[in-house]
Parts: sequence; structure tokens; C-alpha cells
Amino acid sequence: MNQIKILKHHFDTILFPTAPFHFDGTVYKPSHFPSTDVAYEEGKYWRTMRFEDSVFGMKMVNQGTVEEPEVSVSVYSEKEAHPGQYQRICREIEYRFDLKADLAAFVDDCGGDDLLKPALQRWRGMRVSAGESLYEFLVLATVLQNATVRRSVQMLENLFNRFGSVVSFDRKELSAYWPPEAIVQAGEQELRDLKVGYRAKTLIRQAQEFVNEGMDEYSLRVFPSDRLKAELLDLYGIGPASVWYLLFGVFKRYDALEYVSPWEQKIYSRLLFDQEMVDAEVILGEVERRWGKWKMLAVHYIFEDLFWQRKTAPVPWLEELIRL
DNA sequence: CATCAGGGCCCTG
DNA sequence: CAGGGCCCTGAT
Repeated sequence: MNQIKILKHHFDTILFPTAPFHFDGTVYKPSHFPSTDVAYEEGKYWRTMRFEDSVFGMKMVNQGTVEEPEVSVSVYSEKEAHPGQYQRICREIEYRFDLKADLAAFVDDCGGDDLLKPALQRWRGMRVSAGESLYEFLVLATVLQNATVRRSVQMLENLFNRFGSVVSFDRKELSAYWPPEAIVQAGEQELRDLKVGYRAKTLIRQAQEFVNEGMDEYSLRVFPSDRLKAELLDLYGIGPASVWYLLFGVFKRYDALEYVSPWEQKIYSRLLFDQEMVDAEVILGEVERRWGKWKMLAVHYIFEDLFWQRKTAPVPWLEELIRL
């Protein structure tokens, strides 16, 4: 088993997201499958972060309002880090949680839409977010493929147990991701033993991109979306269903919705048309017509709103679609 | 006990 | 561009 790393040093600061800002809607996404690298309760969020070859713990606490956002951030580390590094992590947190986004134009353009309006009011100021790095998000995309939620959870936890670490900070014990080097050095069989199946090859080739091919997420961030998309599709194991998770989640491209997978198709059919199954092309046409360049962000609001409702009271038709 | 699809993608023909 | 194969698991 993994030895627990105690992150006894910490650095505290305050971040000021642009207003309006919805803390809980931004840090916690109920539609995502659960994993042991994060913890959440209302107004509080913990996660681990690999950054510049070290493992950090991060805690965010909401101490503002939607109109006057204020988030206290504590960054925990095993050894005392240079103040400059703490600052860089804070900038990275701002990027990953889209804290500096200005969504006024989105609300202007889409606020009047009857389908979007309720979610937009309930989650006013919500951002798209991904606490993971690009490499880590690729791992998520890979374990999601062709698997039920339960199996995705199992694969990720097996990987955490074998290659990751456990860190302790702020009375939490959470899993942390491994560096891609660890996967490159592992054999395919070693990965298969973790029951990831044919994905072993994908995980190795993706890790190699970062270790040997110099894949760098920071330089990708400034790419125009079409070139970025082509670059991501070049990654082994990334196809049409995964690429927009990356474009939207990791790279905050609000229009990234050009493919609807079967399980999402059923959900969108209900939400947009109140029908059991609508042709994927019709769905894509409808989101384009309604929300244009904001279509993925708009759908994200409606999607997460639905999954928040599910936390309070089960949504019968949805329960059937979420196979654990 | 067997068969099959699941929150895809690659590769081949 | 269509379709078979791929890992493992739980459902039937």
C-alpha cells in the first residue's frame, strides 16, 4: 500500500473570482463520477494537485457571495515551497476553475432562453471547471470509455492504489495522481492486472506523449479551437466522444459540442424535446440554434442542474440511464 | 452456464 | 465509411 504523505506546510491566500460567481456550482459537478482525489461539502472543496513535479493539497472555502465573490485558498505541501510556486499554483487554480471568466455576454445572449433560464438563475455565476491537469483528464477520459460508471470508478481507484499516492492535509486523506513517467515505466501487463483491459495500451501511449514527446498543456491553451481539437484527436485513444470533454472541461471552449454519445442523446432528448429519443443531428441543430457559440456552456448549466436535482430527489427516467 | 452491452476508439478492408 | 475486435463486469 501507499505510504501517506503528510502535507504539513501550507500557504493561505484569498482569490477574487469575477462576479457573479457561484462557488458550489463551480467546484462540485454532481454529474461526474466520484473519486478519492476530491472531497466536497457545501462551501468547501478539497483536492490534490500534481504541479511542477510535486504533490499538493488544496482547500477552497467560500467566504463571499454570488455578487461579491471571495474564496479563501490554502495550498498544502510536504516541504515548504517557494512563495513564487504557491503563487503559480494559485494562477493555475484560477485557470482550472475558470475563476476569471467574464460570462456577461453569455447571460446577455442566452438569458432569455426559456429552457436555460431556470438553470441560469439557480446557478448564476457557475463556471466550467476541471481540477485535473490535461494528462490526468486524459486518464479520466480513457477509463470512461466503453465502461459503466462502477467500472470507471474501479479502474481509476486501482490506478491510484498502484501508481498514485495518498496525502493527508486539513484532516483529509486523499489520493493524488501519479506522474506520467510512472505509467511509461510500467509494463502493459502490469496495467492489465489493474483491470483496465485494452485501455492499458492507451494509458501507456498517452503517458509517453508527455514524457517523450513533450506534450505541453500550457502551450495548447492559446491554440485556436480548431487546431487544438486536431491536436487532441491526434492523441491515441481520443476520439469524437472524448475530445469535447477536453475542449470544454480542460480548455474552457464554451462552444465545444459537436458529438452526442448514445447515453447523452437520451438525456438531451428529454431535456430539450421531452421525448425518449431524438436524432443526434436534430439535437445538435437545436443547441446550435438556441445557444450558438455558448452551446456547450448552456448545456452544461442544464445538465448539472438536472444532476443537482437528482441529489435531492431521484429523477426516475434519469436513474435508468445511470448504470452503476 | 452462456451471451451481451456498456458514458469508444483503432484498425482493416 | 462500415464493422469487427478489444478488457472486464454485471445483467439477463
